[in-house]
Amino acid sequence: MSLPFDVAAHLDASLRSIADELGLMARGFDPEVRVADPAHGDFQANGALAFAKREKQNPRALAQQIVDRAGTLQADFELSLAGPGFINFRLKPTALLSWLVAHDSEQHLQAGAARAHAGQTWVVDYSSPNTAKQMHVGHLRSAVIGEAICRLLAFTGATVIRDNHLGDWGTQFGKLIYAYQRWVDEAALAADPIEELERLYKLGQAATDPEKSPEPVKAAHELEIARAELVKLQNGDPQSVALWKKFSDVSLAAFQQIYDRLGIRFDHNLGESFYNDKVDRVYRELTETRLAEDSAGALVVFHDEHPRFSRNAERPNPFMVRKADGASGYASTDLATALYRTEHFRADGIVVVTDFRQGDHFEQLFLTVKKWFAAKNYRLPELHHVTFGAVTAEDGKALKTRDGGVIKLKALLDEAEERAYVLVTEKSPDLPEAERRDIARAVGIGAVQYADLCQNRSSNYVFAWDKMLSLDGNTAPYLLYAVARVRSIFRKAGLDPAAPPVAGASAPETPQELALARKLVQFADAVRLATAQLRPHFLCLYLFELAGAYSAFYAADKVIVDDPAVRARRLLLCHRALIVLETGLHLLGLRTLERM
RNA sequence: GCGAAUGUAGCACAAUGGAUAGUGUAGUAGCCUCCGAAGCUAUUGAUCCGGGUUCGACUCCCGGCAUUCGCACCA
Repeated sequence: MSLPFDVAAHLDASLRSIADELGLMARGFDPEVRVADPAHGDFQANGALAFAKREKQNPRALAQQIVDRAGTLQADFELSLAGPGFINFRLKPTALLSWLVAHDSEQHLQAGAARAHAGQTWVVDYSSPNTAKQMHVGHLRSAVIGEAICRLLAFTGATVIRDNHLGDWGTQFGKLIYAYQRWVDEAALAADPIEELERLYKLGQAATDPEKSPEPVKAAHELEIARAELVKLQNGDPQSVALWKKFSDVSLAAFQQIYDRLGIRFDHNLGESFYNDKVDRVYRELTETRLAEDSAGALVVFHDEHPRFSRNAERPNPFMVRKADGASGYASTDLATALYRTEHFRADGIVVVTDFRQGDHFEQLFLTVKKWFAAKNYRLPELHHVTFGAVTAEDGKALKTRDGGVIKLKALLDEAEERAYVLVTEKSPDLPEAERRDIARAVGIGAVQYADLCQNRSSNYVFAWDKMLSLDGNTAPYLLYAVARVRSIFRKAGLDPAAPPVAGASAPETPQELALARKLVQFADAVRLATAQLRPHFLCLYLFELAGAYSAFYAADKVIVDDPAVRARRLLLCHRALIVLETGLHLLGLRTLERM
């Protein structure tokens, strides 16, 4: 019998069964299986230590008892005891071979992984820019992290619904319509619509701001006019609605150009406007369940069990469901959104990917949703706010270019491709121009995506061109290069990488072969970790290490050799390294290359 | 004031309470007549401070310090 996809889970189940025979499970034994330092083995079980401590037993003796009963595992693993009671498991070369033989395609890897979220539906809300504004570098993280999370969830069996929760409603549209009617440059609007809308929005903003305007009285008057435009829009005035629709359409078209480059395609673009007619039910239900109350004319929710959201807090911070002027805010639309995703999409899980500054909002939102759904007896999905750190300039301040504007995402991606193109041309001058351009796209964009994904998302993030666009070290090009080198071997040998001649291959032998095989088997752990914590950097780390193991193998062990046994053995490793690297990179949202 | 996140080598990062804290970059010394040197091998260098819990702490708890951020009608 060959080893299953997730060897750690297999060990965990086996050890639980042994512990059960020993009567340990009833007393809360947990094997605590994890990937081990290669110096000790492939996996380790630490559970004996904590359990023995709790039960006042000798941990080493307990671990020995478990090992004594682990006869069935001896077929695949070398077991050993170490230190105070660690149980180490080292996969035998034959076991490595059986895993490699069984997992021979992206589909089979996926089949192995598709357990964690099988049968579940997850709605992922990410990117979510405001319409009528260009995306800047601050919008990158949500898009890139969100897409990777979507792919991880889908890979582990979920039906994923990608929802772009656009900021397409609110006070800014009154100002935009106001400015459009006065200053629109139709030629500019046709040439670069979003640029023109952004210009108009800034003009509208400036003309209606009494505090900053040199003529406060006039600005106050203009603000009234802009507000009247908003009221017209909200009341469904056909002309206003047509304008609003136009703004949304050109914005989405511009966003889609960015999304295409990042490999993102949303299933829905249900922005705030979509929930405009769904907030009344929120007001009604929160009022009738007595979760919401009047405070200074607004409808708010307090959470008295919470130190900061309690009405008794030093500076009360209520969840503002309806403003005193009767208008809805993002609390109400987000509540309506949570309900819609639960009822309409039948979501088992909802993930919202935004920066950490909205932490309080989502904490209040989730608290409110839990109470509201409980009171109405609605099914409650898993709710996750996936936060990430802010993108700042090198001085830690808000990000600006020299001329004062924010760096546009399009400009960043262009620069990334251009730098990659220079490098491709330098390294591979003989490739045709069109292919070099294509490679530069994959390398440049991939470098930007990977730079964002490879660090733990919760830290802040200092934007630096050179760091973002670095092409050395732990970067996308390093991983893509490893892929290209595997493919090059198959090309050189005249073999089809989709159907490698590896039947009858023997088990890995050299240190580099063994190290590579061991790394490949750990793919499941990387996927499990990244998915469980919704942190793609665990997968990045794994892929970087895998590429390293492959590169070391490549340098040490020649593949295309005369001895057919050695050749088949190494071709098997090459092929499995290829599919795991490509599967992993695709999970991160990167495109892989034949050559570069 | 209350709260959140972050603090690890010169710089940028990793470490699901586990064994000797890993990597990249920069530096140093090697490796292309041999499957792609965008690579490989070796090497220098670090847990903010003070307590505590634990067999074991970068990780958990308490108290400081520093940086960033959030706290009533913008989203």
